Amino acid sequence: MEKEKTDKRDHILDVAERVFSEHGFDGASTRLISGEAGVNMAMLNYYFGSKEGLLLSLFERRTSTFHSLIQGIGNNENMSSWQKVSEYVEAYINRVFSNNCFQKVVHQELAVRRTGELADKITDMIMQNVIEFRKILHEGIERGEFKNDIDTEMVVATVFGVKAQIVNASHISSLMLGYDTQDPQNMVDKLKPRVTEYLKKLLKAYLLTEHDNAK
Amino acid sequence: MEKEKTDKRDHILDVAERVFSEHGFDGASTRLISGEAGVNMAMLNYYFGSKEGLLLSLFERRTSTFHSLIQGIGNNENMSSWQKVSEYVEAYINRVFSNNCFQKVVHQELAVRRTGELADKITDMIMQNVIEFRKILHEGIERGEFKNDIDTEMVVATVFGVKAQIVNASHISSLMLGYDTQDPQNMVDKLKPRVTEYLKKLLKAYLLTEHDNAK
DNA sequence: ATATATTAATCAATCGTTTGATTAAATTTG
DNA sequence: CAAATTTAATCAAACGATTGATTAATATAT
Repeated sequence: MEKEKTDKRDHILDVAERVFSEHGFDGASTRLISGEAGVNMAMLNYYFGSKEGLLLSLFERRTSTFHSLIQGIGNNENMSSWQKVSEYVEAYINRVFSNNCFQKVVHQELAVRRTGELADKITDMIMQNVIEFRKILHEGIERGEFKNDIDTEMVVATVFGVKAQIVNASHISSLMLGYDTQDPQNMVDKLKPRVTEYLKKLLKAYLLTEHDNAK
Repeated sequence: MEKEKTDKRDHILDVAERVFSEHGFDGASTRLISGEAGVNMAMLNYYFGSKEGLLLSLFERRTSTFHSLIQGIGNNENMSSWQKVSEYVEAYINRVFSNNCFQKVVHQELAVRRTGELADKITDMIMQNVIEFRKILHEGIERGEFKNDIDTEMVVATVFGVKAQIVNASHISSLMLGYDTQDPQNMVDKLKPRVTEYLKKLLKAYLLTEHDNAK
């Protein structure tokens, strides 16, 4: 009967992640979270100290196994800059689709004015991603592989923005695309490959020099 | 001394728009809103019935003078499809930058699961925009002006997404771009022209056929 | 038996909303 | 026009409900 060896603490984090993503931090009460998780309300404070502590723990769990993922791509010596961009997009979309509840929470926290430890943590997390991606783009310019008048910051914003529009505003994207973009089956079979392919084509058209592009 | 002829009701809406955009709907208390607006708390319910009614009134004010703006571009007979896209981007970015507080509120409401009249209103508002833009893109494909393998829905998501990433996640964009993207001066002088120019170049590279592109 | 985990009950604070009274403005009446 | 009456606007105070958090007691496990 030991169906799960996952800690109860982890179970709470899973549920909290989903509830936060659906109602937002302020909209999700501790009673709702504990109720959905099937645990006593006091357990939240027992494990995480406070509601904000719960949100903080939620972030720490995800960010712990994240850095090395992207880091490796940029430092690879045997790849062209375009290959790096392509790999980066692939890895980024992969990560987004593998835990989209967490992505929604991040997205919501970015949209409101917050201060404190958590806000700094989120900022750091995003900015490391930004810097790493931008480095690849600058390298591509120096190598002459990319056009030299590209707006690197905007390119970064494009990848993040398209992802946010599709994954985070799921109600709209479902109507736009004609199927439930929240359904896990659709996400893997239809949405994920479509977004990945589109982003690659889009960036290829914008980034590459005419010479490379015509090949 | 008649500095403002704006109704007090309108003043409350202005303040509420800002406070909602900063704290989110659930995070903004009626006490905070009424306090910032310098009016008694009961005035909110007197004018708008409820907190949700306030949010609703806020949306109705903005959507009333919105439809005709975009509508005219798509139906213009004397413009090429690319000109239409270009004009659309210009008009869209213009609108976004002219009332970015409202845009933030919309953005936040899209990110949480809500039901009821307001949710439907927001969905309608966005989808009308989506449909109108998509129509232009399809027309461009039929005319042979655009590539025939472009992903029209993703193109729409790109324009919306880039805007959201820059305007709504202002904390990140400020760090990325190196200046305060909330400062009205910067918005008009730097941010707005930069986003507009970038989106045009990006879409031009992706949409146009090689023939048109090489001109 | 000691430490850890879990519970029901309760806390003060804050939430959105309502109330009843008061003032200002507009309308009706004489 | 002036007095009387109605309507609209505004306020301080309080409402019940819900919030996040804490307690003290109990159960479980080592």
